[in-house]
Parts: sequence; structure tokens; C-alpha cells
Amino acid sequence: MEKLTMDKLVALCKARGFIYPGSEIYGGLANTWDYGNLGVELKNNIKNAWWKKFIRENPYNVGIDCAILMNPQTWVASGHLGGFSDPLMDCRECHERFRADQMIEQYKREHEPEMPEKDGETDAPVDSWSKEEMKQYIEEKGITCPSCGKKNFTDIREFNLMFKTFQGVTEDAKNTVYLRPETAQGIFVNFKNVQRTSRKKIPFGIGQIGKSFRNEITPGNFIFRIREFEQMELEFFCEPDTDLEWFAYWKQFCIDWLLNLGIKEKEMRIRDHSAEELSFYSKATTDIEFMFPFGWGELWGIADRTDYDLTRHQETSKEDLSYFDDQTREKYVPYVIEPSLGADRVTLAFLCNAYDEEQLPDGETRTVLHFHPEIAPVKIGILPLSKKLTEGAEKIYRELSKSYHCEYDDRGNIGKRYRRQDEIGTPYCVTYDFESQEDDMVTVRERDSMGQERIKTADLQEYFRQKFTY
RNA sequence: GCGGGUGUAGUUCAAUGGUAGAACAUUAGCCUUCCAAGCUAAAUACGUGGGUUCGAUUCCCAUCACCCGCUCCA
Repeated sequence: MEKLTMDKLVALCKARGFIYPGSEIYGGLANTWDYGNLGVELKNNIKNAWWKKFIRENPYNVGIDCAILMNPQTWVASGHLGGFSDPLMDCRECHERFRADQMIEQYKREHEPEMPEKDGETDAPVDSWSKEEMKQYIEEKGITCPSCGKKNFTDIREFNLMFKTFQGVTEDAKNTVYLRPETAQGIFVNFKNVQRTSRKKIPFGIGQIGKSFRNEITPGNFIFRIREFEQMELEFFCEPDTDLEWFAYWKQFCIDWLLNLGIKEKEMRIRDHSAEELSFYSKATTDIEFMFPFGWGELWGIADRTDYDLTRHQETSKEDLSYFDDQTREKYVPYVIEPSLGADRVTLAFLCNAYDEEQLPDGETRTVLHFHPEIAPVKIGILPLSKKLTEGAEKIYRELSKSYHCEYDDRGNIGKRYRRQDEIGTPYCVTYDFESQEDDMVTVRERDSMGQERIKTADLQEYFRQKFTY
């Protein structure tokens, strides 16, 4: 098959109603995308498949749906407020961009290798300095641009990745609230509530699907990195000394989920983070990556967050978030395993994974999306061979669309309509022809094999029940 | 945010300082009746806002969006 490019995929998505550029009639808005009539079905199917596997069918886990706006103390505890804004500045000469704190640390390592400790106290770490302090230090020491060696820098600007807004009608700084940058914190602050009302014992997990917002400096690659995105996260709480076992368990569980829905093994890779790469709160992290047309990209991050989050919330809120085990008579703050999946990214992965251009025996090509039936946006195309056959075909449509998302199409010739369904990944087409009026049988055509079967109209429900087993 | 590139129907491409044309796609009708057939019609575009000019889709500026690279990614 031809190599898939992002351009091709973006064009197909727009042409067929999967994904459109956001706010298009006003000239767009950077990196926003809207899911169209097929895209919303696809994404909903993916979210439902996740929810079914991770929540409904899983004896350990329960679901939750938290507010996007949270008490700002949440972000103080999680470290998102304050700790995570990067002081960046540009070199006016060569237009390179640097992190001011890192430049200063580099300079210190080279020029002040053995700073004596003053009265037993070390210097405040550079990343706690103000912008002005950093700028002043750089000017005093005459630190030069690592790229071109000049000293012409812009002011330092803070990049905080959280979207800010105001609660209440006045834009008063006291009412500043933030759009959540991850769904995880809603789960942590509700840990006690859910544990009590669900009557779950450790180990157990809480899952959530919802929007998160990050003011990424560099979004891009279609819906791979967007500022408003949807996460499917599980926070799995376990005993402190069992975390590595559960980490391995969930890692395999996630891999299996992707493989079951048709992600090809060769387009997926597992990458364990090295010790240097690990976040400060994490004991172990594994990324499941997918081979996108633009290269490998992270799909799923599985992290051992230890007791970091619950402990931080405990300290900040002064609420006891520990768990008491009735059997062992032990009290502890649980450890957390977090498999976190981007819904938009995985939707993109499924689109890329499904894409194929097939050469037919007659030399024509057809574009086919080989979606797994569970996530296919349209399950069955209902195609009357002629417009004169509307009555019988519509009856089948009414019947089957009670159970499956169907598309009725009576326009153009039959071959064209098959191709259109192939292109949007519909696994089955039902064709009602002139004979159907006599013998009450229809042709069922399968996308991947292009094989055909005559099925009695009355048996269609049962036929598809056996086909759609997931 | 910085540097470079690109913006004409849904898509891919034309032409032009004097008001835009094709192919495919779309819609309607006829014909056909199981894998993108044919005929006849129709609808649809100069990203946006300024400026220069008698007149700008064309020249200039700004802006917005997209692509490539950089910085970031809890």
C-alpha cells in the first residue's frame, strides 16, 4: 500500500466528516479541531470500548466524572501552580530559545564549582528565583548565548501550561480558577468519597474520561498535540509494596487492549523511561508509543506515582487520605499506578492504523479504513439496488438501526456506494435488490473479504449479533 | 513564541491590474441495476482586514490558518 502521509489523512478526515479544522468560517483557531458526524461516532466508540474494558467489565475499577474547574489549592498540592512554569528567553541575534534557569545552573557548574555553604545553608535553587533575579544574574555575570555567543536576550517570560479563567462575573484576581491540566487530580481529591460509597477495598481503581487543557508551547501534528484534549485515565490504588506487580499488570492490560482493537504490533513499541527521564514523583514510567506518519509518538503513559499525590493532598488539605486495612489492621497511604491514555491521540492512531489503499484486480484503487468493528463509526450500510426499492430497504434500515449505527444510501450506482462505505470503514453492507421483494433475502457484503452472502431478512438481527461479538 | 514556506470551489490545479476556468467530488433528473459506467442540468472559490490605484484575486502591509524546523510537554 501507499505510504500514509498526514496530509492525506487530514484531507480524508475533512472530506468524509471525521475531523474538521475548528472555527473554520472565522479563519480557524490555532490547533483546534472539531469531530464531525463520523468522527464523533468513532471517538465515542473508542471511549466506550475503553470504559467497557477498564470500568464495567473490570472487577477492581469504578468510574467517576469530575468538574473541570477545581479549587486552586488542588494545583498547589499537585505542583502545577508555581513549580511548573518555565522561565524562557530568546536570543535576539540568533533566535534560539533557552531556559534561563538551566543557563544559570550551567554557568554555576562551570564557574562556581565549589561554592562554600554559608552557615550550613545552601543557596536557594535557581528555579525558585524570580524572573528579575535570573535576568539580573545573567546580565551581571555576562552569560552569553550558548548558540551564537552574543548577549542580546529578550526578557524572561513565564510559560505556565495552565489555562486561567475567572469564577464570578468580575475579573478579580481573587477569583482566578484554572482549567484542569489533567483529570487525575479530580480522582485523587475524591479518593475518600469513592472508596466509601463504592465500598471498594484496596486494591481498586477509579477511572475517568474527560477534557483537560494545557497551554502547550508547541502543539501540532493534527490532533496529536492539542491544547484542549480528552484523557482516559485510571488511578489504581494498591498497597505500597505491591506497586511494581500492579504496574506490570496494567502495562500488559493496556497493550492487550490496543492489540485487541486491531493496532498492529509492528506499529507499536514499549519504552521504559530511564532513571534520568523519570518525573520527580514517579518510580517507574512506561510509554506505549505508536508509529504515526510523523514518527513515534506517545499514546499511553503508565506511571507508578507512588504515594506522591495522596500525600501531597493530605499535606495541603490537612485531610487524612490514608486507608485502613481491616484485616491486617494496618493504616497506610496507598500507592498509585496510573495508565493515562489520550483519547484524541488514540483516535488518530486508530485512523492511521486502519488506513489502506488497495489495488483491485481491475487496476482501480480503493481507499479502505480497516477499523475493528467495535470502533467503526458506521456498522452497516443499507443500500437499495435501485431507488424503486426504497420501501423494503427502509424497513431493514429501521430494524437494524435499533441495534447498530447504520447508514442508508440510495444515491449513485451500487459500486460507488460500496466504495464510499469502504472509505469510512463500514464493516458490512446490506443490499436490497429486485429479488428481495420476492424471496425476502438480501445480500450481505463484507468489507475486508468483499465476500457476499444471501441472508433471510428475518435472520438479519441474529446474523449481525454473531458478527459483532465484542 | 521565533525563523522559513504556503493560502483561488469540498479536493487537486489554472488564468488575470479590468471582476475567475477545468477535472474529480456534491445535488437534481433520465438511464442502468451488485463493486467509483453514461447523458443533461445546477450549486459552490480568490483566508481576513487595511493600503496603493479610476479599478486589486493579482502589488504592498498587517492579521489569521496550515506545513517544516527550534524551545516545551506534569
